Amino acid sequence: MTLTIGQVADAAEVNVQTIRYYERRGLVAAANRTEAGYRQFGDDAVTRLRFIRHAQDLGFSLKEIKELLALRVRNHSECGRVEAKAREKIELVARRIRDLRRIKRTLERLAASCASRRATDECPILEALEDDAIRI
Amino acid sequence: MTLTIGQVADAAEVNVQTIRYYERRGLVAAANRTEAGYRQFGDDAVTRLRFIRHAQDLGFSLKEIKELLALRVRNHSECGRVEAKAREKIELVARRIRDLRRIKRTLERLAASCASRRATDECPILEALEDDAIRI
DNA sequence: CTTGACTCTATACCATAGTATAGAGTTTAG
DNA sequence: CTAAACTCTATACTATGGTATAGAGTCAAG
Repeated sequence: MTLTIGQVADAAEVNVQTIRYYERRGLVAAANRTEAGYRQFGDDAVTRLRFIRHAQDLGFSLKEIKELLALRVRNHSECGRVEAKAREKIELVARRIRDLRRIKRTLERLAASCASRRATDECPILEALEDDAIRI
Repeated sequence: MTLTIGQVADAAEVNVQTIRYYERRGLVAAANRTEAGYRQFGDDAVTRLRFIRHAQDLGFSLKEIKELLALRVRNHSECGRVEAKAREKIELVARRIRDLRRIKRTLERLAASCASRRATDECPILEALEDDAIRI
């Protein structure tokens, strides 16, 4: 029960070119070929594509996903190292959340400064952005 | 009191090529030239580069920064529209924070599932990522 | 048995925000 | 006056994650 690249693409809801691209990047195993050179996939290819999408949704890059997959192949899943990568990503996400919160506060402060401006003043947001004292 | 591109780059701590790139993209006014074709900048160029950096730090793309700058030029700062753009960005940042929090929770759940795994089990993180039921 | 749909490779292209390089000309310090 | 440092334009290249296209070959349905 083999699938063509188009059938896999439909099942996983990705582009045909994207599958070839993933194959080139080593995220999807190079499929067997028919005599005419057509790729022949199994169901596992669809599972793999789903894995990639879910990992992307969690903030992993294709490079990182490749590393995660390598941990599975080597030694029947080195779970501890997978967990470590997950925890690294958690730290990164936490940092990014903190950064965005600071950014949000600064933007709110700037937006509020517009309200207290007199009609003849320059735009306080634009003024503030020019100044190194802005400290985001 | 004119500055060469190199002096502006040093003062604003950006690359010389970056200034030329911004000029091409219309973020920095095309400078006057000497007879030999060298750009001549004023202090305002340094201020402008600082503006760009601060706005980038707040999450504005170069395209958006160009729009902000256009609001200044036209009609001596259309402050209301600047404020509107700031509030749009605040909304975007807030959404992004919510997304990242969901991602963080999912990652934490996955990492925790490693702790409760028995030695013979497959890595629960890798298993979960294959499953559409993951719901990030 | 032809036509349309599909697949193949290779290459180019999109956005984003730059950086690097080549090859030529200019300016400045010793 | 020469050599180093700087500037000029134009083009290519980086990373990221794909998408689009050209030109050729293959497969399936009517």
